Amino acid sequence: MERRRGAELEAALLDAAWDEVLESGYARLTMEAVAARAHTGKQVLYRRWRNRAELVIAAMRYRTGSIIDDIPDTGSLRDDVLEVLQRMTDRFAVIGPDIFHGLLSEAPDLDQEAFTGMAGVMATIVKQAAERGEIPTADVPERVLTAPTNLLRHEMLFTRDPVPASTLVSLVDDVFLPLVSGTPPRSG
Amino acid sequence: MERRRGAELEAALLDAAWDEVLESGYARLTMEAVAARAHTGKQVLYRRWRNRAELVIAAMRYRTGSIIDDIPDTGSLRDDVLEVLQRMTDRFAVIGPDIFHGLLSEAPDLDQEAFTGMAGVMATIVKQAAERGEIPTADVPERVLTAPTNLLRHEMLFTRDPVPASTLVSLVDDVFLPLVSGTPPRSG
DNA sequence: CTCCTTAGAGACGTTGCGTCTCTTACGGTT
DNA sequence: AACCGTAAGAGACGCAACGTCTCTAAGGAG
Repeated sequence: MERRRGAELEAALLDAAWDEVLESGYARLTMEAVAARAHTGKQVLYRRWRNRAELVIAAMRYRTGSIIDDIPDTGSLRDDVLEVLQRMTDRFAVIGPDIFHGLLSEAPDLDQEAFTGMAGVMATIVKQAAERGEIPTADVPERVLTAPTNLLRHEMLFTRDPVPASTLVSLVDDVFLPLVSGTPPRSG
Repeated sequence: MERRRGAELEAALLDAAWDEVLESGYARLTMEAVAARAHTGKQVLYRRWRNRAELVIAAMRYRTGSIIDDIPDTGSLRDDVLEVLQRMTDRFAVIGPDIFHGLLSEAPDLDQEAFTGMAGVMATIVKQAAERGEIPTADVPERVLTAPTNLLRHEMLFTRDPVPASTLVSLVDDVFLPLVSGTPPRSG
């Protein structure tokens, strides 16, 4: 019997975990099934990850990579933001709502990283736009900066259906652009 | 042995369920524990609710009531919105993050109601403000209308700590008011 | 007073967790 | 080339909680 080791084995485990997630969903995923699919024992899993949540998070990272790596620079603020939102949507389409929910309930600090990371991406995009003279200033409140991505994340969590492109457009045109372009009147 | 019936028994069951939720959290709540605390058998629970999620939702409704019943009317748009957000925050403080997460993962359509309900509340508040002449028009995009409550809900879901008052103020002053007061410049 | 619903109690089979144990393949060391 | 330690592959195990089922008897309806 060929016995797998190191990176090869690890990859097989993560592949098995992810396939299992896609097939059964997060809620119905069992460690037994993952082990069986990977043709190995449960101990091999528990030697690497302490529980279901950690395993699935690792599998997700392994399969889908990170969004915050490269920042769009199309020359248009509107298109840049739409691009970011589109990438989030695509990623979510792969992951699916129940996995999202399930992970959040068991591993609350997970998305903290991708969460705060998005603020940085948006800040860069806005800075680029300000340098092009597209908007008056890059000095935008954090709350405004994160509004589109946060609202999209909220949308993905609460509606079961895939988020349509029109929602992304609405987020940008009805909420984000009015807040950063021109000088939105302040109340206080 | 006194045997409880009808509303009295139901109330005892829901009380027991909620106390158990507060004590153990949603994830660690067991039907056995609820039954034991209510001094009854599991069958009495399963006769009324099909599973844990349904039971806890019922208990939550029973204990916390609804937010969308009465709509604030302080005479100031800013105060009205802050009041709504404050009520959401208070409610969440009672419920707690893990219950929120747990319920969402098992009963995804739950909050749909409170969710769409908030849009109506905000619409009324904005209409009141427009009639007072506080803002130019009550014709505000749905997306803008729901932005504050959705962003707050997002905040409650992703940060474990209680939401501070400053966040509510920021949501209103940095995002909502700029969008509804004056004529925010449109891009399309 | 009788009857019918259902409360209260707990046994039961099942599932999946996480731990433990055992054998044995493999890669590094001497 | 022989040896040895680590970890793979496999599965048994005890435990917890699920949801179902069964039984007895309380107490309201007639």
